[in-house]
Amino acid sequence: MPIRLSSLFLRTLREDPSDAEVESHRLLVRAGYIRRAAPGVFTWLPLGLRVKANIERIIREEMERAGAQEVFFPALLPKEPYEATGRWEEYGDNIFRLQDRKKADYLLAPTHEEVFTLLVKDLYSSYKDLPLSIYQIQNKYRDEARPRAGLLRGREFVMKDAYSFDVTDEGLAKSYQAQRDAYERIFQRLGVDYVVVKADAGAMGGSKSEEFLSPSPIGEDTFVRSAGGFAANVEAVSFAVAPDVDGSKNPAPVIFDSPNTPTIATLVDFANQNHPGARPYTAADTLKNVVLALVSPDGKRELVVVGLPGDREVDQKRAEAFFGPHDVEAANDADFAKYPQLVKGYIGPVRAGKQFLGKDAESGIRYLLDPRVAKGSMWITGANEDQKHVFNLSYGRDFSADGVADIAEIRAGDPAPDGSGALELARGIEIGHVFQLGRKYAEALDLRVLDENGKLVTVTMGSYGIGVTRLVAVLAEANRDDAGLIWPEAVSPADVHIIAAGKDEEPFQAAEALSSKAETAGLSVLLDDRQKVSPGVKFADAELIGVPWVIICGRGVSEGQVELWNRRSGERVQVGLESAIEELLARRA
RNA sequence: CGGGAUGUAGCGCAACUUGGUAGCGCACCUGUUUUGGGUACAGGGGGUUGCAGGUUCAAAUCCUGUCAUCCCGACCA
Repeated sequence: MPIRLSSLFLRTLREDPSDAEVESHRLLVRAGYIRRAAPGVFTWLPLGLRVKANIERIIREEMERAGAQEVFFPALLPKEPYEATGRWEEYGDNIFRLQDRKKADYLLAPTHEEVFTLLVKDLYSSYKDLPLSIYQIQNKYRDEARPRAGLLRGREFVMKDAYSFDVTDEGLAKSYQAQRDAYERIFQRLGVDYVVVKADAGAMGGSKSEEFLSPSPIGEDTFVRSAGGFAANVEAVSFAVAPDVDGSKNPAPVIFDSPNTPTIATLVDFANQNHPGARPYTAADTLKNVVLALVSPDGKRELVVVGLPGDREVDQKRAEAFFGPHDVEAANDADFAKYPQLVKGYIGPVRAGKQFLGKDAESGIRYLLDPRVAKGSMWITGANEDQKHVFNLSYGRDFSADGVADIAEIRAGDPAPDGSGALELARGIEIGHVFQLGRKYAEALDLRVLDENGKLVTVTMGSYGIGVTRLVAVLAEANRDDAGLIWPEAVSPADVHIIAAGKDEEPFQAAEALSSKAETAGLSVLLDDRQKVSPGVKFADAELIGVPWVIICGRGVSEGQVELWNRRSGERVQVGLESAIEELLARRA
């Protein structure tokens, strides 16, 4: 049966909802796909539900093709499994917690690694049972500090999460690849633009991880890519240490009074005015030493100093990824009070000719260097005395470091780490993420099976997610114009939108007839059979709702003509009433 | 959590400065009209003005508190 607009539970809005900032949110609400129920929580109306169901259907088909079996866990779970892996605490305020009448703790699951692992442990105990891939499409809950952008970052959202279980690393690599391939097929079928980028495994632990990002200016993730094919989330880019340079002719270090030069800019000006070198100094000739506080998960605070070229800033996200699981904060006044030797604005690796920064040096503070700092390179940097800087300080000769910290911001034009060209930066929305988790969860929950020698071995796992409801928003965001949505054929709430325009009987009869014919041909139909609604309103609603093909039964019907309208291109052609469905089928992708 | 803004009909807004008991547009209902681009006209229903106190003869309006929502940032498998 067609969906009849005369009785469909739908009310389109002529005005924009005031709380919708991003276009996808605005249009999905205006066109009657979703309604906000609470911050970051949405109700799905019939049209929205159909789009969501179409996405889910494609995912199910491809999961099945990849050999994954569907299961369904509760969203409401007891805390115990999450305590076993430490995530009950780790998640902090980000999970919804609740208690039953006996005061037992529960949570609304933010993700399901634990219970999947436990279920496999319950049922399987032999290598013969593996490999296994299982998945579900489920609501997830996260108490986001700030939900935003409608469906893009909600507190309740639908996710497809799959998990693979293997005995060997090779098996895991294969399972991972199968999911990764499925993801490519899914996103291609959905018609969503995406890039696969190397990702930071982060809090999930594990070794290999890739993200599927849909490029969008409103994306929350920043990634880099090169013409030569390098692509990574900025958090996951790591640069090799710059090769040594010949420092044998470096002049000896010399300390100058440098009054009132607490910033890089003032220091560069001072150097060029008072101690000009062979060429003008730039910020890149200075070594900036940033004091960071690393806060471990159990709350312990440790200072670390990172030296990087003065023209670079620390990228907070890269720093968090690099130092994880520690949180990274700028050192505060209390930290400086504990280390009175640190002179703000004049910090450097060396004091009075002796190594000052470093675990085993005078200060006892760990000292790390940006990978761009090459052995043999010379720097202008702080002398650890108020209003004094040291020039010609040569790395390897005059000072050393405890290691590398690759946490500097990445700039457009920086060379890709694999030598594949200059990097460009772009923003994207994370629509999928694949992880090789390894044995972290299996170990924590003791998921072991007997191998062919009768020995217990720990299972290795992968975890694979797709943001289903987020995809609705991503697709809406990417497929629209000023008048409304324009769905890709694969997800549209209907295959064709048939409009009866006019007050006479004929257009309505023609629309009914075309509707049956379309359904016989296997097409789903949205039929605008509303009486006493002017054509203008019907056209405007059709544009807003965004079914990619529209057939208008109007004046021409008496001459046996209807109009076939391609919503995306705007093209409208007259076709015969009798052949309209054939014409449509021929033109559909 | 820091900064900013806003809470008045289903939605979008006005009235608040200068207190006098709530209005406009859309949507909805009735009638007439119109029917290829959100027709026109007439009539109508719908509100504890976020909540709680206070000031006052009188509070949407002034004061205090509180809650909520949105935006920017922080945070974010």
